[in-house]
Amino acid sequence: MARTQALMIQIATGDPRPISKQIVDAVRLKIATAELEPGDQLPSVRGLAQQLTINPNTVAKAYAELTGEGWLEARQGLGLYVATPRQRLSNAERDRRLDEAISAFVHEVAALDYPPDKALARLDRALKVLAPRKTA
Amino acid sequence: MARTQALMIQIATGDPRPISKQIVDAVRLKIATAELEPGDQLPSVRGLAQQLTINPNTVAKAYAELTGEGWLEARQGLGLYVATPRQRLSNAERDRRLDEAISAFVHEVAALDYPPDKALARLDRALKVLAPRKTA
DNA sequence: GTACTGTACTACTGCACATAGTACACATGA
DNA sequence: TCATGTGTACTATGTGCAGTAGTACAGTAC
Repeated sequence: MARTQALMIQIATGDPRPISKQIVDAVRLKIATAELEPGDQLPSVRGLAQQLTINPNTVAKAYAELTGEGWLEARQGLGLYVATPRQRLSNAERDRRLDEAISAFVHEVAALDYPPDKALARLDRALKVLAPRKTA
Repeated sequence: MARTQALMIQIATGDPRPISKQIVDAVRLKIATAELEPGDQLPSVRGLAQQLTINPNTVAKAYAELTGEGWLEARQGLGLYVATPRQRLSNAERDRRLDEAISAFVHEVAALDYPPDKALARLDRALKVLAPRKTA
């Protein structure tokens, strides 16, 4: 269902992540959860910047990263649209980055001295929001 | 088994994490995996700095964080030792930080478009290195 | 005393991030 | 044609953090 999205994004000042990364994560998650679908149009660079009261350059940077990764595609003079799914990274690169994410999570669980089985159970539930995507 | 540890730590220049955080993570993980046990002595600030060819201040900063979190205890003029396990954070704080870690992991899995069930399986195996600790 | 330990400062450099402002090419519609 | 809105590119500036460098002080052991 191609349509223009209001794209409700929350920017948290307390969030340790850079603003641009917060936007990137939010958009990617909305695509992964099928809240945004291929063909949907995103808010303009200047529009989203005004909505979030941040600098347009920051939004442009986030959009550029998403475009480079293949999540969005730009149509000059028109706007940005959610791209059709495709394989963006090699399997080796995906495995390597997942290893990093796993390592970071294990470190955090160790730091918190959190029971591993309980942490795993909570993560299991959290992963359920991700909708299966068919990759072209 | 209280003993002095050589503490083989690898500092990766390509690692996006700050050096001090790499040290903190490494020491915490060694304690979590029981490679370091309560009473074990750690290398001196200057000694480890020389071994890793980094600034002593960076090591001191890492040690200070570990001491503040309760993983180590300092004995003035003597050195730093692995502390006996104790509850360091409130349950609410632990839950909050685990939520953050879970959120970060879910974001990464979504970014990689990685099959959630496979990611969970790999994480399950990775968590097995953590030894159960009795918290005082 | 000497030689270790941890700890506490200040100063400086480099880098990432966000902001600010400007400019250009393209598409649309009046 | 012209105005408007779109993405994109570029330079400049300020801020905060990480890391380095150097110095100093207090406690412990021999």
